[in-house]
Amino acid sequence: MTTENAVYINELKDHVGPEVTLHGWLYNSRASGKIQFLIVRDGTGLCQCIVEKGKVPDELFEQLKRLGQESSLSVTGTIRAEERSVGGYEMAVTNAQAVAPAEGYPITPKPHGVEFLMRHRHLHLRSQRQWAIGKVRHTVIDAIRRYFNDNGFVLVDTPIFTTIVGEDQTSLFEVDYFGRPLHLTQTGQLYLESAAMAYGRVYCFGPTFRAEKSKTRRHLTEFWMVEPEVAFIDLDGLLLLAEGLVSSIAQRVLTDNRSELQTLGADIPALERVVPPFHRLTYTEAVEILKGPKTREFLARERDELQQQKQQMEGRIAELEKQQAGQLKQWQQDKIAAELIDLRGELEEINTRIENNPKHDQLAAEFRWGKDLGGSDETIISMMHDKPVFVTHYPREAKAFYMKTDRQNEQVVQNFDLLASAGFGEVIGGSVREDDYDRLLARIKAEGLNPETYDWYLDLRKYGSVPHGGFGLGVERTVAWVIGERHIRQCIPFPRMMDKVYI
RNA sequence: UCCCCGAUAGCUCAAUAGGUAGAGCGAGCGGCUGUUAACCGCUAGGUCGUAGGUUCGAGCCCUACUCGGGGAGCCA
Repeated sequence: MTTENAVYINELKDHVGPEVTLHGWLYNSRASGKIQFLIVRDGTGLCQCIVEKGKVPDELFEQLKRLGQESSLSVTGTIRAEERSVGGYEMAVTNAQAVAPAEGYPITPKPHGVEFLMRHRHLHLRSQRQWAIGKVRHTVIDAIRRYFNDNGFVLVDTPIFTTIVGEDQTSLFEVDYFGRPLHLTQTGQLYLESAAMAYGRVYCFGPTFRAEKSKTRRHLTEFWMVEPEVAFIDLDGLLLLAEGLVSSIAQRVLTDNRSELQTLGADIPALERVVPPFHRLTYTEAVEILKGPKTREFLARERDELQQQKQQMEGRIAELEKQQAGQLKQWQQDKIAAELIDLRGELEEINTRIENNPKHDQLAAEFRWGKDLGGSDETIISMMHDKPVFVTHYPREAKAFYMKTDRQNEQVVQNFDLLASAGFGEVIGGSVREDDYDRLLARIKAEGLNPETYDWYLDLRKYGSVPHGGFGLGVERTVAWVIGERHIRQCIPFPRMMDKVYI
């Protein structure tokens, strides 16, 4: 192998002309008698490499023809612009060397099932879609760090083994820490509050663990969360910070990952709309909407649209089944069969949504003030808006002990959730923190928590307490929303779900 | 915890009324000078998830279990 004249595929436009070498893996190949098309991937992109008989030794030509998918190889040749090729450039090969031939690579360029791909996650990361998601995830994380670093925030790493309960006691992962029971962090927030009193503006970024019995497309037991915490800030200030963060993420992805967004079929115009100001609703207003005529109309319209789609799809399926019965060439039969499988899958999903629609309607209509918003309620609210929506001032009973009671209305706390658009639901939860010693102590006791464990946390209210607050943004949910991926498990390289850990 | 669906070749799926298992992809071989999930021909590849039951006969019907997917609830 030579690293001389080595180039990466994403910089081919700067290397048109002279002989260069690509190091990568064989993504796919097509061969005919005298010409071969090798699609090579090198981690930065795909490049079609043309091997013509007579322009390379016959022996090499034959060897390349037999090279299996995902064989590692180095190819040398000259780059030229070519519209017909992936990425707009291609290589005319003059020499090549197999680094390590691969045989029988399990993931073919054809459809596979979820379980199969999950069990082969270590290989699945190489495929186009997963690769593109990983690139977007990288940008999202970089945009987050950039935003805070550029705005005077100090990174503070909070512990993963913790003694405190930040969210819900029932969702703790307990670990045996040399005989002492500790648990994995659910949030760095309480530690971060103490750091905010040292630095003013801080953030932490790390994995978070929640043992919730939630088997849904929106939940992971291990996920990544960024949490800023700011001294001397009120609820309005937090909303500005959150919309600044989220819109800067959206804009960065738009500039850095346009081709990935296209590969993934993301809704780019929707992403372009993600600019401040976002919509703002109070919890009470949200409940009114859910119980009111707007929601009834919205759900009825959705029901009609779904019924229409269902009819169209059933019509198409019937048509294809009729065609299938006729005299057709084998490849036509196959094409029809493949389309049928697709359509049946989509139809099943539409049927589920039709089935859920009245349930969601009932849940929303019967919603009583005081409950937390359910998944379907969040979906309805976010579907009714064309960009993210803040919902503020939730009932105190439904929320965590550390949230600051609103002094104008003691029934609610000064908190907010940010609901992403298009039904993706909550991506941020945050609040102003209770800064009054007595009130905080009372809430800790009311929740049945042990005040001794929170001694140090209460200290923060003893020694120079200030109004402060922060929020947590879930990385995977943000990525899922940005790219329009329905299942969160695709947005982390090695997902951990409630009932499933593959590799 | 509950509800629904599924399990057939390495992968994705077929199998009409219960009558002895098929296709495509992948693999192997051959053909083709511009292919785009290429195409064409040939070959190999199966204890139909497991256990039991009904039947002359079970991939198909019944029961239990295991595993997977989707949804509900609960929650970020």
